[in-house]
Amino acid sequence: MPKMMTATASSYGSRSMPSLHSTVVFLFNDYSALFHSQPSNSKPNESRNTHPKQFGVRGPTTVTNLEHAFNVFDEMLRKRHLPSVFRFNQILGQVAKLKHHSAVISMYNQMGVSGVGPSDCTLTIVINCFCHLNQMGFSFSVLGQLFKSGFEPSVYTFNILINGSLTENRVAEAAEIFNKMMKTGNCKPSVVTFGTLIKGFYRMGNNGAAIQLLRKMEEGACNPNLVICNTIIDSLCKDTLTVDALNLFSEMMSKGISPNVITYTSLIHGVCRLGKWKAATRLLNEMVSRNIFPNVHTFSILVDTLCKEGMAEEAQTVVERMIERDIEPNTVTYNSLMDGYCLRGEMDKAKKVFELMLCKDSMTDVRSYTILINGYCKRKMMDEAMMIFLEMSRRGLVSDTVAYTTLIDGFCKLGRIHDAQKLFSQMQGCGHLPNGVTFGTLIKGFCRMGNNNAAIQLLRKMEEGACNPDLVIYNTIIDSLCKDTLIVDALNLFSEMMRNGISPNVITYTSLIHGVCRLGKWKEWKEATTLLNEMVSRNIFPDVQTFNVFVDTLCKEGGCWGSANCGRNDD
DNA sequence: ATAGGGTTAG
Repeated sequence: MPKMMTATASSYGSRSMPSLHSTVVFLFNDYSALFHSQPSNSKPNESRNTHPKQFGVRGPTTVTNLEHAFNVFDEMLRKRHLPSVFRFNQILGQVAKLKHHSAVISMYNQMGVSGVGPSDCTLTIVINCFCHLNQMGFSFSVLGQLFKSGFEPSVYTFNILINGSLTENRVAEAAEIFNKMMKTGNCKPSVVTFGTLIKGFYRMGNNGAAIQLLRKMEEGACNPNLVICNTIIDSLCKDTLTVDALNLFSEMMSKGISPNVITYTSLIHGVCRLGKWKAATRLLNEMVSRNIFPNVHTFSILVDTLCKEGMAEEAQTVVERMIERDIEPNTVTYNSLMDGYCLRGEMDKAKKVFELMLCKDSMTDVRSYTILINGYCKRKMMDEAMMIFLEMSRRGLVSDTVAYTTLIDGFCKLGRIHDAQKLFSQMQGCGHLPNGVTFGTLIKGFCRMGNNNAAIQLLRKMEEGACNPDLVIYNTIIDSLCKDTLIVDALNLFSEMMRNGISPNVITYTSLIHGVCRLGKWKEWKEATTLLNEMVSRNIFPDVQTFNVFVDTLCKEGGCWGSANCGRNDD
């Protein structure tokens, strides 16, 4: 291991959850002066409006929401002398920033009808919106229009297209654009281009390509900056390659790139995911000693970590300290806290947090409702869960696939498969496509009822749609078939799964081993050990549950270990 | 161009 510039990598290994909590609290006590010295949020729009205005040219209209934007837009179209395209671009750009991408498209279409010719900037905004709507086909046809109108795409345009292509796994197209940029002289890839490619590679799970690109940058193609490093560090952390992330962190500092709050927040999240509380504590202390202050993102991660460890009460004290120090907890922070109470089954406390959020204006979102619904479902309180579900639409929030799936799971676990099916069709009626998890949940519901045929029917229905069954789905059905001692069917599905390019994991093999062991004959016992050898040869290693199956079987069979009976008797 | 929260399997 290369020598570390910081203490972080050496402290990587110890666990002490309560100490993480006390450090967080300690930070508030000892560094309160530092927290107060943080600059308050500047308001660029206000300052812009105070600038002297040129005669006859109004400053850009700032739109606050979609309704406002449409009002301004319609008013512009009604004018006898249509405003210039630049004023339209300002509105479209802001609506795009508010993430109302389809609204931008419809505005663009209206501009066409009213005879407002688009500029290159208009077309780039539209391309970006189609990318966000996962409609790259349209993005590319707008690009064609841009060429036809005699415009040149800018680095922005190319970066947007690369990002969109990678999001849709259209790697070849992204590579083509990148190569075109490398060749043509006037539009060289920028550091943003590299950042986009690196992020795309990580999202596709291609860490090697991302690191390669970083090295290429270092060779002189383009200097990596803090954002590039943050992107890679965060991706490594999400991949639980936290040691690599910490090494890159040291490397980056030795090259004179100073970390910021995003760097530390990613690293803290990374070590927290692995339960390395002591490393998290060190990082927190280290960042503050460098005058880098934890913000609402950082604290939200700490709140979430405490909650996931069952320390919701302690998380609540962190939230209280945040408020005291003017770091306003937001929807994400409260959602984490609420989930923490739900996890402990303390629904009254969870509901209290929820009501607190309702008091503060528009603080709840679909996730808040889903968390509470999930809490009630896990406690088998379906009436309460349904009440929250209905209240969500009363408040004008549209429940999404996850919310529906959560309720479906609740009903399935209580054996109320008809209620689950009703929701399953209802969600589709509302235009929410079931995803893999939804199918998996309902499939598990049928399996639980012993209805393997219905489960397999749903599997086929998934395949007909664009929704490919994943490992979880196959594992669910394989396990269910094994429980019904339908080993041949289970093994057939197992081969089918591998033909579809999905590799088994320890759960798949444990289900199959359990299945053959249940038959309880010597021949099957041999088959079980064959499966065990097979999984190990694939580098899949048995865990506690796998061994439990073997131990259980040996104990029931007696004899296999001679006179020893593992201290357990069935009779 | 970079960081935080909700649903499925032995």
